[in-house]
Formats: sequence, structure tokens, C-alpha cells
Amino acid sequence: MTTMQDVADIAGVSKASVSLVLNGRDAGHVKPQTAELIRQTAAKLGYRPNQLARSLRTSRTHMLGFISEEVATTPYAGGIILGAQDAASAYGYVLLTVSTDGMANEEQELAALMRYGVDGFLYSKMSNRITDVPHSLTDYPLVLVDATDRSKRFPSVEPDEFRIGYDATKRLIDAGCKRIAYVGCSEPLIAQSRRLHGYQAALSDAGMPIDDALHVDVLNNGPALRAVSKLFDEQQPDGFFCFNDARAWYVYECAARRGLTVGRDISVVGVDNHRVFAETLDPQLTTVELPHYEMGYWGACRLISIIEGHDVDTSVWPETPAPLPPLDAPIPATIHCKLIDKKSVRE
Amino acid sequence: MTTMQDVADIAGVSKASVSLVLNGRDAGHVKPQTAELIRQTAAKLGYRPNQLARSLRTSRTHMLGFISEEVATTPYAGGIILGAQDAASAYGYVLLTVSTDGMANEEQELAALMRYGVDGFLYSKMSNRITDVPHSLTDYPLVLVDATDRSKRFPSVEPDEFRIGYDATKRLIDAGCKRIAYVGCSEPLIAQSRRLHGYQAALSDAGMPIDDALHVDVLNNGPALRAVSKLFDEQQPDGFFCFNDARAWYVYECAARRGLTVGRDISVVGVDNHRVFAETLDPQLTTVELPHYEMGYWGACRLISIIEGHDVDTSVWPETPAPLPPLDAPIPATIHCKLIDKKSVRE
DNA sequence: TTGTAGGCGTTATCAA
DNA sequence: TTGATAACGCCTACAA
Repeated sequence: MTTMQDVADIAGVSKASVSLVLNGRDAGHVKPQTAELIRQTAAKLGYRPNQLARSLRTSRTHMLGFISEEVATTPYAGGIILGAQDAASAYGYVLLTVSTDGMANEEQELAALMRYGVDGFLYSKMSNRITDVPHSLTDYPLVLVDATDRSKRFPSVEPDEFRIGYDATKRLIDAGCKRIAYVGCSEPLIAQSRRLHGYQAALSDAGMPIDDALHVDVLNNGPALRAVSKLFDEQQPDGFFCFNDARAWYVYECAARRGLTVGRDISVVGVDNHRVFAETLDPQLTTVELPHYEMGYWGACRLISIIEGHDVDTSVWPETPAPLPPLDAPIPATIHCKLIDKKSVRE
Repeated sequence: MTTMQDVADIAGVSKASVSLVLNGRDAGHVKPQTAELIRQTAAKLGYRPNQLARSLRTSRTHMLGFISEEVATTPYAGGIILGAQDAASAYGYVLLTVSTDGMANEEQELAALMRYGVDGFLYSKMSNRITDVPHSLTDYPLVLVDATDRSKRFPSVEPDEFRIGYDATKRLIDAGCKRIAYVGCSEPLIAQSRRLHGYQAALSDAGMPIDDALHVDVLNNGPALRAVSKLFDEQQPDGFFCFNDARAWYVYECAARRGLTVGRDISVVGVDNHRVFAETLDPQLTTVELPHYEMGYWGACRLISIIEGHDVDTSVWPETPAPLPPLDAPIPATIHCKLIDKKSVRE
């Protein structure tokens, strides 16, 4: 491995000069001639700075700790990780991931990351919940992703659930549906109530009545199927907004049993949580994507901005995701996430 | 942050002694008394060794590079990551993850990991394919996970697809099915042909005929649904082994349209790729899990054994996954993965 | 059995 | 403009 000393020796200069030049701090310190020479010999030797040595000296590692609950059990962890990774990579950072799925030893895992000297942490749940941040993290730069800090001390990036409910319902309205049902989730998730509000708001804005009989919350399996069956028979909706695609499946099952075809006799929009419908059906028709990638991306951006001490104007951010690569998602990218921060709480 | 020098000063000894004791190399070198004193003061001060400094000296980082294609697009990446992580953590390693999903700059990402000095790489696809390992990795300890090295130079951990097909079919046979269909995948995946062989072997072993009319390979959407419909009407199978749960969905849809109920009129076993049926239906009945966690786990174990220069008896491994935490998967853990290695190629 | 000193590859301070 | 030189925290001959 070629070191800085090698470059210095061959270029006939000192380590100090090499360091200055290769870090772009040579303005007015090193003669442009020698600087150029140094750059060339470095390139010729294929010199790559040793991050460890640099980190030991600067006590900055450019590593981010990515802590996630539930990577293993939810399909979309990858989206968040990828988003975080892209942002990190763009700024010269790298991700040290740790999953605390089943582990009792969360604290130990965190301690391990700290020994490696990560510059900050991304703390991610896999569905937005009120969260207590582990105490040991509170001394570090920290951003929550798809989770809400109970103490409101740390910024978080969360899905805009209201908009998800609103846009999904709007799409059914635009498709001409007259009796639009909401098949929600019985668990008290943040997403559940906000999507419901979005659903109701969309109906209101379109001048349509809000009928509680068209709204059922279900869990899984048999009881869920029966509840949806009842909804079918008693209310005969022509449009269904489903909390997720697991719930959408019940609608498909009920429709099939009644000889109805989705996309012709009834319309269904479900929030895509499992990808199954993306593969089996025409995705244009039925799914709304959660902004997992975006949350990871913006979470990492925010974290890095904290680490590097930049002052970020969070008021225009991340509503305007300019640096984001274009989304070729099955639906227009109207669903975004939002940043909750001390500087810009909008709720 | 408390350093080794601090511990030495307070214990009234030298750094050297502290280092020896804290690394367990004090046998016959340090008086047990002083060793104990050192351990206590270290504990009292909450001393945590600085990995960076250690790595700089030893040129071993105890970091593993985890490279994955398709984390974002397949639901089960998390399982592999988690398995790798558990194994890594058990041996004092940590995972530096990089996903190359959409990126053209794979080489750059790898270069980044190398600058951080990872000790080796886990190279993972998200479904077993013949793979060319990036050239820059070939100088490192390397293990492939859910992928097969075309050059056969590096070990890999792969699902035992034959067994998956065999066991799934066996379950349908045991459930009393007489006409068992295979709904496969038209793409030329390794899994496809091996599962088919497993399906056929199970039928043979049970003395049942192999009828090609009961075997259809499909892709997605409309055509797939029509092909399965045809299978229903022309062959009237009473059991279905499905390549994955996306394909199982077509069977459910067709059954519902014919007034048939899965679990009563027909039986379905699908390989679980999307989790949707795990949530919507009785998982005992219908799904076979792929050993993602196990592949990650054993891949990391193998990699670490290479890095540390242990000589591993791969002939009993990983068929006997003793160190694995008990699997409380919905089905008995009869489906394992297998290690392909120079020392023990069984095919 | 213990301590001293050198070095891992950087960056940063200060003279020259 | 440059180049010694001293850290950063740890490991490890080697000397005492």
C-alpha cells in the first residue's frame, strides 16, 4: 500500500506539503508548480489516503451509524437503507448498519458502533411510531427516520400520511367512484388516523359525503375477510382505499368471490407495503408507494448537515427534493415525506 | 474519552501491561494481582478501546463489507443482513453495508470500503444467480451469499432449492393431495429448475406419476392468470406448489372465482417471497420460507473463518447449524442452505 | 514480571 | 513556501 510518505519521497517534498495539496488546502501555502507535481506523482502511484489514520488524527470518521429495528421483518427496509446510502455516498460518507431486531443487547451494539467512532446516528423504525431514543445516543448527532421522537429533541423524517390518504382517495374520486370505502388498520398507528383524515378531507373537498358506514378497520386473517365481506354486501362500495396491500388482498378476494373484477367493476388503491401487487397486478392501477427511499435520503442529508455544522434552511426542505434522482415509481411522485425539526415544525 | 494511558496512570502501571491484560495476553507475563487491578480500574473508568487506533496498528479493522444488489427491490434483503450481522456481532465484527442497486459506480463504492480497511467482503445477490465477482474484490477474503461464483474460486452460500421443492411437494402429498401442480417461473433462474426437480423427486418417491400437464411456468399479470385458469379447468389439480407467493396469488384468485376455498377444496404451498400471505392467511398452511437469515449467518461465519485463518471443517457445515438461534418460523426448519466450497463441492 | 520506545499513516503547529 | 516534529491511541519487540 502506498502511503503519503512514499508520495513525498518520490516527489522530493515533505509529507506536510503532500497533505496540504491533497486536501485542497494549498492555496497560498504551496507553490502551484510543486502542487501540480505532487498531484501527478500521487496519481501515478495510485495513492489512496488511509481513512483510519486520518480518522485517528481528526477524530472524524465519515461513518454514519444506521440503526434499524425490523430490517428483517419488513420488506421496505432496503429502500430506507438505499436512500441513506445514496445521500451518504454523495457526501463522502459510508454506512455502518446495525439491526436490533430480536436483540436484547441493543446497547452493546451501539457501543460497538461508538468504538468505531461513527460521526452520528440514523435511528430508524419501519413504521412511524412515537419512539424513545436510547439514552446512549443522545450525545451524538442524531436523526430519526420513519419514527417520531417522543421528547421532540431530535429531528425526524416521516411519511406525510395525510397526503397519502388524500391523494389515494383523490385518485379514486378522479376515477369516477361514488361510494369510496376506507379499509383501515385496527392497530393504533400514526399512519392509520392520518390516512383516515386525508381520506375524509379528499371526500369533503370533492363535495362528497363522509359516511362512517364506509369505513372499517381490520386486523388479519378470517375476521378481516369477514368484515370486508360485510362491507361489500351492506354498502356495495365502488372504490376502496386500503391501508396497505395486505388489506387490499381481502378486497380482491371478496371481489373475486362475487364475480367482480377489480379495475372494471370496482377500483382499489392500496398503500404498497409488500410489493406483491406490484408484481401480480397492474401497478398503475392500485398502489401508492411509501417514500422509504426519500426518508432515508433526507434523513442522511439532515444528519450530515448537523455533523458538519451547516445551517440548513429546513423550511424549503424536503418539500423540494431537487437533488433526488427522478422517481420512476409506478405513480407520479406526488407523495413526499416531511421533515420534523425544531426549526420548522408545521404541525 | 478515556484512553489506555489513563488506565495505566491510575493503576500505576505502564501502557504495555494494560494492553496485555485487556487483550487477554497476560498469561505468564503479568502478575495476576496487577492484572486484576488493571481490569478493575479499566472497568471503573469505563475504558473502551479505540478501534481506529487498534486497527491502524494491527491493520485489521474487524469490519466486513456487505455488498448487495437489490436491497431496495426485494423484501428479504433484511433477512440476509440480519443473519450476517448476528454472526458478525457474535465474533466481534461489524458490517459496512453498500448497496449497488442502481449505481453505475460500483467500483467507487468498493474503493470507499477498501479505504476504510474492511477485512473482507460478503457479496450478495437477492436470488441465486451465476455471478461474476467484481475484479477489485478478488484480492480480499470473499464469500458469496445467494449467488454462485462463475469462476468457482470463492465459496458461496446458497439455498438448497431441491430440498425446498421436495419438502413443499411432500407437504402437499402428506395433506392427501392426488393431483399436484407446479406453478413455476418462466425466467431461467437456478431456483426454477431445481425446485422443479425437487417437486418431481417427491412425486416419484411417493409413487405418484409425473404429469407434465400439471406443470406451468408463468410470468406476471394477465397472461399468468390465464395460464393458471387454464390449468384449473383442464387439469383440476387439488394441490399447488407455487414458485413464490406472487404466483400463489393467481391460484387464490382462480380458486375464489370458482367458489373454491384454499385449505378446504384445494391446498396451496408457495415459497414466501413477499410476506403478504404471511400476514393475510394462515402461514402454517401455505408458505415455505427461504433461508435468508441462515445464508447471511453462514456466509459471515465462513468469511470470518477465512479472515482469521481458521481451518473449518465444511463437510459438517452448515448442515448442522448448531450455533444458529432456534428458528420459530411458521414451518419446521427443514429447509436449509448449503455451502459451496472448494473443500466440499457436493454437486 | 514490568517498562521503554518505536511505529502504524495522518494532520497540524511552528520554525526556518 | 517549505519541512521537521509532535500528536492521535494502540500494539509489540526488546530491554531492564
